[in-house]
Amino acid sequence: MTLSSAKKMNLQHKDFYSKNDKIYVATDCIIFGFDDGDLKLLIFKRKQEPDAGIWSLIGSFVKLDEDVNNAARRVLEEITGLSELYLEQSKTYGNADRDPGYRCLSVAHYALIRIGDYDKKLVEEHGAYWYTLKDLPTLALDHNKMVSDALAILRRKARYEPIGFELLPEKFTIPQMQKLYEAIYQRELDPRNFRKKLLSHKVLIKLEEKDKSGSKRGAFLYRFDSEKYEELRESGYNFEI
Amino acid sequence: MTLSSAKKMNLQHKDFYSKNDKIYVATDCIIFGFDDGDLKLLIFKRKQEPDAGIWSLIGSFVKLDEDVNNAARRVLEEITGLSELYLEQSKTYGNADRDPGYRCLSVAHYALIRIGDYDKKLVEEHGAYWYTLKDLPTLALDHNKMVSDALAILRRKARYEPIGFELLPEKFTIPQMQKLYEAIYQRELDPRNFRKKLLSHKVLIKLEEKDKSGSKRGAFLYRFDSEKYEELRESGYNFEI
DNA sequence: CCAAAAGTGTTTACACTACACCCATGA
DNA sequence: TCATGGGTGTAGTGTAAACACTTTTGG
Repeated sequence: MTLSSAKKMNLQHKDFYSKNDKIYVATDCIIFGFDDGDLKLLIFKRKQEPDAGIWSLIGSFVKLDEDVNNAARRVLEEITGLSELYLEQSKTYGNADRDPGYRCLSVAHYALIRIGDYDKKLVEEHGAYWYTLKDLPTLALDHNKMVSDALAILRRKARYEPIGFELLPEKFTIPQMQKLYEAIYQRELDPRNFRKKLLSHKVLIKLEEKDKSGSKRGAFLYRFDSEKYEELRESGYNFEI
Repeated sequence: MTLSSAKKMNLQHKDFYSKNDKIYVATDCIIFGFDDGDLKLLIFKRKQEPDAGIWSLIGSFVKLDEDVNNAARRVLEEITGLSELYLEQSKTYGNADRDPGYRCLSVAHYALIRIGDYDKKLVEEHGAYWYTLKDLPTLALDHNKMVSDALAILRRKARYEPIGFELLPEKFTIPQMQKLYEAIYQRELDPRNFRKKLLSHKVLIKLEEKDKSGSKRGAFLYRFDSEKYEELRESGYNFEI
């Protein structure tokens, strides 16, 4: 422990637990992005032994004076340059033998980020790469399991909470959103039904502009009305798609 | 670290992470039970300083050579004498200042147990007590938050998985099950609709016997057909109530 | 015989599904 | 002008919700 850590924690007092074991605590981040019709994952080449050079999630040890979720935020900011992003704890991996490097517990977090909305230089400096989920390589340690668990959580969540907006640009079209959901659930959806249900929640603001990147005709852009959504949510409304 | 710990982990090799901080890791158990129409929680008087004597969840430190989920099982068995029970990880609490005793992370687990199905002596020896959820006292550290988080998870889960059976005796009546769901959701349910939906899954076996404790007429007892449920589940069926 | 809980069916509204065609535009 | 994706409406079906009375039996 560093001196500054001790000061921040105000650890003048006794360590009441000193007869027990201490363990390394890490956090690993499952970073989802969406681009080009595909759900992607940001991974990089592990620098730390053991398994250095292997594709891996991005993670870090938790410092003695650091909240676990802040450790995850720190990692994400270091890599992407983004300080405000959607981040949730997913699950904790605590088997004694999960890390051959030493006993180390990992509190996994998953993040949703808009691809292109981050500092590309930072990402490149870290040897990071956006992999399409479908052809993800074998990752270090138990990271593949972390990804599949997080994906299951994402799927469940996407059904009941408007997290899709975290993965699309601020202005997006209905067909884009549909493609996102199709990527998350790996199945096709009916465009009429999808549009109907999405708009039925009345939390989208239709803009004048069109996005012509997807077709000659162009599709109207929308914005998510987060104030209205918060209102609805507080009065017991349940987003569902 | 004890010698036996070192042997079990086979830690002949280098500690690759030695320049990082280590942290105490604990697990705390949110133990739900159901009795007398009420959802209850098993808590006890904390023995460890700080906060010794305060009502608290049951927990323990995780040993260096111990899986986190096994630590939770160990705690539950020590208290209740039950080795086989429904146990799930709920959430990890990792704020730097959450425990004034020292930096300590807690991986919370929740368990569902049938009240009366455990060794009462063991429980009494530990100064434990079944508290009705509604009038739960203030608990040590962040344990009240742990309880409310776990309750939220339980509610979500009860809707889509047949966890009700974990909280009732092996033989139970439909009205008992309804009371359980009413306790979980804190609202009244229509007995006709509830019965219809519950039986529609075809995973209950109606017995000849009646339970007369609840009324003069008596209610038929049922058993959960877990083999059939597993079959259904494997072929993609989704329990929902 | 009566209080108290168990058990039973039907109707209604709403939400989900399936499904096919026209529109706008750039090349 | 045509190829491409955007956008629209409706009928049918199944599921959830609302709702009231009869049955049983111990006291």
